[in-house]
Amino acid sequence: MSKKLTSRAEDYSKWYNELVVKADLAENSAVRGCMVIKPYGYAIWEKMQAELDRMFKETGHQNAYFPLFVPKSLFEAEEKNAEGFAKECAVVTHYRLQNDPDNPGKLRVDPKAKLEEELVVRPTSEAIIWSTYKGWIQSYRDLPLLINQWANVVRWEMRTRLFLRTAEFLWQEGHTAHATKAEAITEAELMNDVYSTFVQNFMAIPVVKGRKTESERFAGADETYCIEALMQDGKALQAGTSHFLGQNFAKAFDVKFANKEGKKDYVWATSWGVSTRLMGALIMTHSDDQGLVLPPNLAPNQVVIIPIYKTDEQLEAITEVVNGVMKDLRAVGVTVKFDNRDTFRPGAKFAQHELQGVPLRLAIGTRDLENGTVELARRDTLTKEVTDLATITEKVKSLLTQIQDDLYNKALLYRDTHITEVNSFEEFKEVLETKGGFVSAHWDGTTETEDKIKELTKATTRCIPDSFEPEEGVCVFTGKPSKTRVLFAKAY
RNA sequence: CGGGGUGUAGCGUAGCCCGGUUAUCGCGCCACGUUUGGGACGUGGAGGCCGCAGGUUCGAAUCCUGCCACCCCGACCA
Repeated sequence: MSKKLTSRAEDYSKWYNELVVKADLAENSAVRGCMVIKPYGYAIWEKMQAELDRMFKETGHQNAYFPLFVPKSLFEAEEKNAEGFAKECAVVTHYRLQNDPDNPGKLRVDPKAKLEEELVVRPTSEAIIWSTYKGWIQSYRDLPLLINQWANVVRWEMRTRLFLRTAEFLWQEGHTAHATKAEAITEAELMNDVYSTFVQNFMAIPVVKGRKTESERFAGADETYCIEALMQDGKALQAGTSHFLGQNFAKAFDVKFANKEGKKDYVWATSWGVSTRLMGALIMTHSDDQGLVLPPNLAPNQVVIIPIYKTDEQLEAITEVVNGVMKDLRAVGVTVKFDNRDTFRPGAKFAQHELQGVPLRLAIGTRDLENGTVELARRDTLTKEVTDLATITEKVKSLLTQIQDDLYNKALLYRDTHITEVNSFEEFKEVLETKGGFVSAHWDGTTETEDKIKELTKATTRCIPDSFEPEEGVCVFTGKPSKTRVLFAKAY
């Protein structure tokens, strides 16, 4: 394995794959399209989970867990949802293996152990959850029902990429039930706001918040809210979605409640989710040709300390000082790791921690002990300075905040300079091909036009941003009247 | 599922067209020594059913047949 990472300019997609593997985040597994998330990658995911989980609970949700398998009859109940996912479902048809009489030492599926009803491995859990909700909801007093689950789902994708699209992925899916349409819409919007806040404030990734066009909606939804992020190669990435499901699932699974007047009505539903795909967004937003760049909020170790020494006595003296520094840093909530492995030289450690995106690096050598100093290096800017050891705790603390802000602002600047308004199809194509990013254009509102534009340019509508005011115009493709601009982009 | 390609040590590879000593090289790994403020160096060493099965041949990584897996390009996609 070569030491250098392929540069982004050379081959963006190769850069991404190498980075994921070399930074020890994940690797491909023996199972086609499925990845192994390695401890370092999983630690980052756990940080995301912890914060999201906190935010969900703060907004009144509770966690629960529903089965991996969905009986086919339940799965097909909501037609649009079933149709939308049918092409990518893994299906369990048997429940037993046996010794293969024709191949000693091999197993085969026992033909007699065929399931009477096939089980679909969940690509999403609306079906199993709504079939359960039917038993939980009788009265308006049972509402709202605000549930989230952390789970794995399987979508048999043709082409997969680590974190961005894998056959199995981890996610959370919220599924809520409400007495009124307005309340459900408010919930769907609220959760899209939660996602937007989380991704922007915690992950330092700017997003465009908006609604999907009809053709890009979740299968079975009446409205899909989303957050869209922009990667460094100019492609958009859907970072999270929140759906207003109307009464579609309530009707499919016959979930009714008695309102205060004693009248029966179907409940109103939402669902919302973010996945390990956010790891991909994280990587592609901040990282550079030296490797991963982690915002301090997501770094498993915010600070790494590297001793520089020749003799055991020197290491001992350094360790004593480092122990004090670590104690002080931990006291103010900073996570810190002392990399005192004697099997690697300092240069190798520098390179490794850079590759793994540790936000701050402290190097302490014998020289520093004499001078009361420490070398402080920032991962995001790759700058180094020698600073006073006595005030290092405050310095680190404020730098971590600074880095978090700087990363966001840098990404925001990139994003904002890559939203381009166009008023003709020529311009549309020109911008997509030369500059990339989001193209803000008038569109006649039809799926046919979206399809044609996609066919010609590979760009799809990403969303109708909340921030866009109604504006009279004409569709860049058909010239028909349009009431608002939408964002188009090539997407992951 | 259509078109193209590749399987050789943990990873990346040479050799294959044109069959012939002990299968090449680099990284990584192990041991010892010297090193340690930006990816150390030297010496020695371990590691291979050459994707699987069959065939041709005195002899197969190399030729033939079948199978399997993976990758790339399309249709699909959080």
